Amino acid sequence: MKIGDLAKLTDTRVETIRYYEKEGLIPAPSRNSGNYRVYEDAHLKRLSFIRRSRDLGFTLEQVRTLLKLADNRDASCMEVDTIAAEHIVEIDRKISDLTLLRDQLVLSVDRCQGDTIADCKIIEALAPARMK
Amino acid sequence: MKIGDLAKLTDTRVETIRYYEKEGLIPAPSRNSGNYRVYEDAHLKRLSFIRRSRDLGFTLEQVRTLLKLADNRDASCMEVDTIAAEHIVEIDRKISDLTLLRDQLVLSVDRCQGDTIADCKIIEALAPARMK
DNA sequence: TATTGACCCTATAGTAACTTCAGGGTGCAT
DNA sequence: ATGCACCCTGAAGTTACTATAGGGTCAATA
Ligand SMILES: [Zn+2]
Ligand SMILES: [Zn+2]
Ligand SMILES: [Zn+2]
Ligand SMILES: [Zn+2]
Repeated sequence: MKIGDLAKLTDTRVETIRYYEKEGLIPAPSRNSGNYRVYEDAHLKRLSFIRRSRDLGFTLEQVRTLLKLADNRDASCMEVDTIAAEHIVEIDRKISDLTLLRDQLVLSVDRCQGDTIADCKIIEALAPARMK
Repeated sequence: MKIGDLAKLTDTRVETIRYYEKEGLIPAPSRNSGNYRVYEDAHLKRLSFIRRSRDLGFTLEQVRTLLKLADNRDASCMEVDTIAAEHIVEIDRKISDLTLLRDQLVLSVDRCQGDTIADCKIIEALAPARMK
């Protein structure tokens, strides 16, 4: 498998794969005669794991930890469970933050009549309300 | 007003204010004899606008645009309204993305019995499901 | 008066997770 | 032999700041 094939299979950009290699997240694959990277199935599995974790919002640092833990088949999964649980809390906070500011924006958009800047409720919502 | 005062009033770090100045978002203020920045009320207003916009999730580029538009008191606010409306759509998408992955995480955390890595449902949820 | 401490200055580098760019090879088909 | 898709490396750019190094200013205090 060449890097472009792996990229397609995992929906990842070629540059990102090289970046993961440089970061030590994926082992350096062997090379063919033309110095092209040649990947095996294990690389595909590992990259898939990384991408799925990233899609779920884990940081690369967390992915690094998860990969290490995942390699230890007989160990307890307690630490994994903790990381996931904490991450859910984090996501919940993000969602409620976003919901709050969404509501504030909707409020001002609804109040605007499409008049001039001087009367725009959106601009008003951005102006000096915050000085504490 | 010195930079520290402005920082406190707007809940902004001093370094951030200098950064905004370098980025051209805030006009360079005059200096006192000791080369300290001296701010006027107009600076406070402008910085408040910027911070409020950032709090609402607009990018600095959008803030730049909003500032320009806001200066034109007699112009129509149509463009402002459009930017805000688009931003709401963006936030909505972010919220639903986060909700989706939150649900996926909760599902796998719920299914995990705290056993070994080999049987962990969370690890399972991260493994090769994605290869398309 | 000398010194302390809080505050200010500039310039540069670091952060996360990539993406882009410059400048070049490889491999296959026409 | 030449075009084209694909590959290579190394360095710099991206966003919105934050941190660090190395140094001035100023008002109060010992
Ligand atoms: Zn997290
Ligand atoms: Zn309006
Ligand atoms: Zn937006
Ligand atoms: Zn588990």
